[in-house]
Amino acid sequence: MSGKRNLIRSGTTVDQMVRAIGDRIVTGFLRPGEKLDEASLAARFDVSRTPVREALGQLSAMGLVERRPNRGAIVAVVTQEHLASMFESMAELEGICARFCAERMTAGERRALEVEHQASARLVRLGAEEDYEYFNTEFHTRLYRGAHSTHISELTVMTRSRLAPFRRAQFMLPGRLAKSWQEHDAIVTAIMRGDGAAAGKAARDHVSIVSEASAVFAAGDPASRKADSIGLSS
Amino acid sequence: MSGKRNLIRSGTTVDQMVRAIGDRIVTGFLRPGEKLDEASLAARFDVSRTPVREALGQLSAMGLVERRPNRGAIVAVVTQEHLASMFESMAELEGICARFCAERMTAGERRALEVEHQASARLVRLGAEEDYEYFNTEFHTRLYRGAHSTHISELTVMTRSRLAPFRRAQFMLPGRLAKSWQEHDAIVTAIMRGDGAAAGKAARDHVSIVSEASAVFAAGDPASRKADSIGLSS
DNA sequence: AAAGCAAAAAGTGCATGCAATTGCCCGTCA
DNA sequence: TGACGGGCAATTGCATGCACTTTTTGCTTT
Repeated sequence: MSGKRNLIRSGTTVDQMVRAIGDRIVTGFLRPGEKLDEASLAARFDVSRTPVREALGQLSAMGLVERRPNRGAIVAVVTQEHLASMFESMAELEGICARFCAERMTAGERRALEVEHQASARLVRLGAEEDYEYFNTEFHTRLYRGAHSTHISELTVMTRSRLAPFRRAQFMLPGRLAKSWQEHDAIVTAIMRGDGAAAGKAARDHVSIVSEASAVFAAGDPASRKADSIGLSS
Repeated sequence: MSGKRNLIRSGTTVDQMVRAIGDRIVTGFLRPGEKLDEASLAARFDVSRTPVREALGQLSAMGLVERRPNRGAIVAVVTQEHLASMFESMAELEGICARFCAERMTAGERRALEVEHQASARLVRLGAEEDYEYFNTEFHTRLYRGAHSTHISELTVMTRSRLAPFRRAQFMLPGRLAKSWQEHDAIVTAIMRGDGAAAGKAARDHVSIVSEASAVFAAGDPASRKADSIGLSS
């Protein structure tokens, strides 16, 4: 082939492709419904079609892309109904994580959670959306890990990535930052008290609110919006 | 290549391979830790290595197999800790499904559940383990579907398959059939009453008991038990 | 002008081949 | 005897090629 790949190879080529394509989906660069052409992707990342195919297969197993036999792959497009079901699941999963956190987090984990959470108040005052978004991810990851249940964490993280494309605009709603912080506060407080039930409920409510915000967004931005192929082509 | 595949092709070859290999793992024909050699599998199913590789990739994404770069794939071997975590998740997931069932099942679904459940009492009296096992699967599937939440169903089904290899011997314990039926009865009764909380608890308890039985089994049958390669070789 | 059809173009699915990596065997040396 | 290492066999990882399916295009027919 033409040029060798001299990128930093973290894992195998396939793994890189899974991450590369997965990222573009999760970050919204590739939009639901968009066609994923094997040859274009292969050219775009300078590999042959084989690893691209394998990556698409794995992403399909993860639910991020949809494969239609002999008809190519597209970024998974979910119905409103399925979307609602995913948010619902997410609420339950986060609820479970929060409950487990309240019951199981070590003293160190509790302290770290609290400290980070308090520190983030500053970001809210500053209205630093970008930074808050980063913190927000950290916060939730902390909850998943704090549950001390690898499988629940896996399920939650997976569901979270599948929802990511639809959750993009949530922080663009006015006052969302402060609201989010307060919801986090309720979760943290309950966890610090060791009150599993309350922590669970707070986490479920938190997701539900995000869900509603996203539903509005998703409704106004139907996936049917045809985006063109993945760049490069030009 | 030598002979063409004249099996009934449900989907693509890769899909078949995923099912074929996945089944063998789930049913325990391939045991945790067992090596999955690409060439052997390809020969065994009379396909080239490519679809086998893709299938292994997808199974890996599903968590059923473990892939070590350049070092082949093995049937996923889980630590006792991870196993416990999966059963714990399973209990929570089934609990959620049962709760949703209590709240959302249609009249028809409730009736069907009840009828089937009552019919299965006969299998218990007869001690028909095989048939009861089949019914048992049906019963749980009914719960997953009755939750009317596609995503929760997906997560639950997926977790269930990952646990399947470790749950096989549960019905060999004496008196297990009757016990299982009673547990099912508690779930059904709560669902019929529309009592979500009770249904959830009953389902969680049901899984927990299975979990304990399986843990005993798994402990006495460590995954380290080396099984030889997948037949064919002879 | 619209509908139908045929042939070409595009794109997917799988097989095969070759390079690269790993594991193993055996000889060498301390 | 045991540790080290060089070469060989086995196996994985990826690229390429060809067959087959779907889609598109452009012609024909009414």
